[in-house]
Amino acid sequence: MILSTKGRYGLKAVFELSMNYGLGPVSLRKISGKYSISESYLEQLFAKLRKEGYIETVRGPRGGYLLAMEPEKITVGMILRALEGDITTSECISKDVCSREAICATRVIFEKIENSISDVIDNITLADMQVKKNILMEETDEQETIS
Amino acid sequence: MILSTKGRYGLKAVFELSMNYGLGPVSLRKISGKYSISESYLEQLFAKLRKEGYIETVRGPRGGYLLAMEPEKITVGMILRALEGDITTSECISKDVCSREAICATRVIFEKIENSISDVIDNITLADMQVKKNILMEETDEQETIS
DNA sequence: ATATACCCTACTTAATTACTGGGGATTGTG
DNA sequence: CACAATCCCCAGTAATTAAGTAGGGTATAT
Repeated sequence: MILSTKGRYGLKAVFELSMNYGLGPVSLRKISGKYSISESYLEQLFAKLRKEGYIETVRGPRGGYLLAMEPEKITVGMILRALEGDITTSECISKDVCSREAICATRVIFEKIENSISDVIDNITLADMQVKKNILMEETDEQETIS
Repeated sequence: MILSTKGRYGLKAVFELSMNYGLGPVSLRKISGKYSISESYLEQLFAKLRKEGYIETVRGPRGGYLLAMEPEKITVGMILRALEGDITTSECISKDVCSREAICATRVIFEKIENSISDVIDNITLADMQVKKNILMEETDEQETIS
């Protein structure tokens, strides 16, 4: 499993905010309830996202969280990296061997993997996710729910 | 860090075998010494690869490990999956919500990530790695060792 | 005033990773 | 044939990370 619950829960939750963009704040309780995620755990994830400037908060009754910018401006990569840390595959096992061999054959592979992941996550915004979702839901409607 | 030492050590070690393809077995001690990997740990990784049929062993003095097939026939993906298990990004957080929503917007993302990783690792063989390495080493030779 | 929300830090539990150790089986070599 | 080199296998352990809990504090709409 490449992503931990941090990234998975976090992306779901942010997507939820994005679906409510422009409609005021959404409370932790609502989101954690909907996805059965521990409220306190999710709070910690949101704290990271807030520090990175992707979400904002409104305190007090009827308060909650909201996106700090348009869904078009936030990529999946921003969220995943904020929560999971940098998505790297490897550091060199032994710098010694690496420098002796001038170039590490395996490092090339790992860099390719990293780049292909970045290609995906940096090129999908929250807005894209919403579009994608709508398209897919129409498709399933037409076909009477496959799965 | 997406890959653990299992995949990283393992791929290095198998690559080492591939460089010795056709020249007889290579002992654990040599490989673990070269890369400063615990002999016993590497042994466990090799055990998995042997069970999957990628490497073979010769016991007794002058024995060791060797590829069970040509480097052209073994992909990076085979090795990484044997060692790390399936490279999946996620399971659904809550089946309930997923089915209620008909389709999970985040799942689409995770599948894309998985596919792009597979694209990379299933299309590089050990033989490719060797070629790549040679090309890169020539480049560095010409330029008087950059790093 | 008070209930509803976020804010923050520390602790705990569970799982996984990354080893370590040791006894056993095979086999080429002197 | 003895013996050292090598793989084989299983069990244990230490370290790290992930995942979740707990609780007291602050802001604010009503």
